[in-house]
Amino acid sequence: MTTVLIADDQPLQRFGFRMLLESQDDLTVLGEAANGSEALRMTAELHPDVVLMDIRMPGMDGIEATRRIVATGDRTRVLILTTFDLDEYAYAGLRAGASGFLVKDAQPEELLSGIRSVASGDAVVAPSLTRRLLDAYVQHLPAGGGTADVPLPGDARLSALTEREREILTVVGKGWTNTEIAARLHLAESTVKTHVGRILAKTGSRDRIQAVILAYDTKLVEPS
Amino acid sequence: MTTVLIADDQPLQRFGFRMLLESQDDLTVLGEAANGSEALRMTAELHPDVVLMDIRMPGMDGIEATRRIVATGDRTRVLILTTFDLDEYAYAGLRAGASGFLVKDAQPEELLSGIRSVASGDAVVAPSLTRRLLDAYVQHLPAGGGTADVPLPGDARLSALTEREREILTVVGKGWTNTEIAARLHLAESTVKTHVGRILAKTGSRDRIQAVILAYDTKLVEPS
DNA sequence: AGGGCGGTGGTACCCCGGTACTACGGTGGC
DNA sequence: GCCACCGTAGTACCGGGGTACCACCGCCCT
Repeated sequence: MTTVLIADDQPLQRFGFRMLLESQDDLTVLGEAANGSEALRMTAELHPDVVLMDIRMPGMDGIEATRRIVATGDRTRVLILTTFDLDEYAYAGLRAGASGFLVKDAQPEELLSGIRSVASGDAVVAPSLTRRLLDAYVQHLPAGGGTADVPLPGDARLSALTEREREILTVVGKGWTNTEIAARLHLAESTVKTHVGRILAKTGSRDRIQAVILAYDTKLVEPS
Repeated sequence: MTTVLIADDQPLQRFGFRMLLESQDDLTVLGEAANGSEALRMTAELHPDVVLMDIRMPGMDGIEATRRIVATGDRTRVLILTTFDLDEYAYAGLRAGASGFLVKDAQPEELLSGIRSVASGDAVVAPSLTRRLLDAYVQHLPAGGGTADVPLPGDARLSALTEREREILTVVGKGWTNTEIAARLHLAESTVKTHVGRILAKTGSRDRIQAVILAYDTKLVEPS
């Protein structure tokens, strides 16, 4: 038995999906969510095998919800439904960790088999989207065209940082721990934490690892 | 009406495909080829809509044949059939310009709908392969500046690592958390931890931050 | 005199990362 | 046939990292 959560802001759409899914012996609809945060909450609560996720929803959208659901490490798989054939968000969904995406005007059988594939750990992509996906894939693989490397010492992402914060980010980029930073810069560890916390917030990094990467990417720290 | 050429070195296999295809009103088998060069010659002669291409064939293999067929600029699409679920040649086939690949143990309906999708210009990938494809895709995406594939960031500190460990280190270098690595590479988090632990031990890194820095310094990961 | 901002510091809490084990199937070498 | 190695997976534990919130000081600006 495969359990499914439906996340879509349109009630009528949800109804249609529910009817279709309930007509199958091996599928059960655990519930319906009208936006991303509901989907997130209900997923944490109900642990469905598959979340049928619409992208465009008020509040938290389907991409962010997907990212967070995947981040939980749960077995729950996310199958994204896009309205349009070409939906650039579909790629974002992919990067967010979705196990597949289908277009809403797909045949019912496609949707059902897609759900079953995803539930069993496979991934699915709508044929009409697969083409673009493959194109993007082969482009990115051997894409020798190195593009401009524009060093950008003053990267936009760093502009919000104060002088002190940039100093801290530099040593974070060198791999120093909070304790080491505190000792070598004669600060309290709590101060270091405050600084690092603000750096993460301002640069949109989720942890110091991302900050290290940012430091390298912006050439604030050079490879040795 | 969709015309198909079957390229496979096993007669029995060809027979099965032919029977299946001939049972459909909208599909016609134009001929059968037993190896890559035959497939190439017959394609130039018969101009089928789709070539059902096996990879492993004596003489010219399916990859090379695909490459040459695509190079002609004809409308002919190539649908690759792989025997094994994980067939690294599948990726090569993709890069060679194939419009899709399916595993041979797929359901007949899958094969038929795959042929029709390919004939109409879409692309198809077997669900069991899509998973790996997506993994490769998301891995290669952020790589952006794709450089020529000079492998082997020849650093002494990396020499002790196994191939798998180098893979893991690469994604660690991209800032993925253990949970994300587990999810996107289909591993248990404990496995990821084991790998990361061994990487840290072998490279003499005290934590993953040092490993990220190492990945950058050795150019295992390039700034984006 | 007041207010904003940057730098410093503190407390409390939770989760992820890292360590230390053990274990088991597959593969390749001897 | 056996053994080493690799990749996978599990449990248990602890410490550091990150967050939320608050607080004080010194500076500059109006």
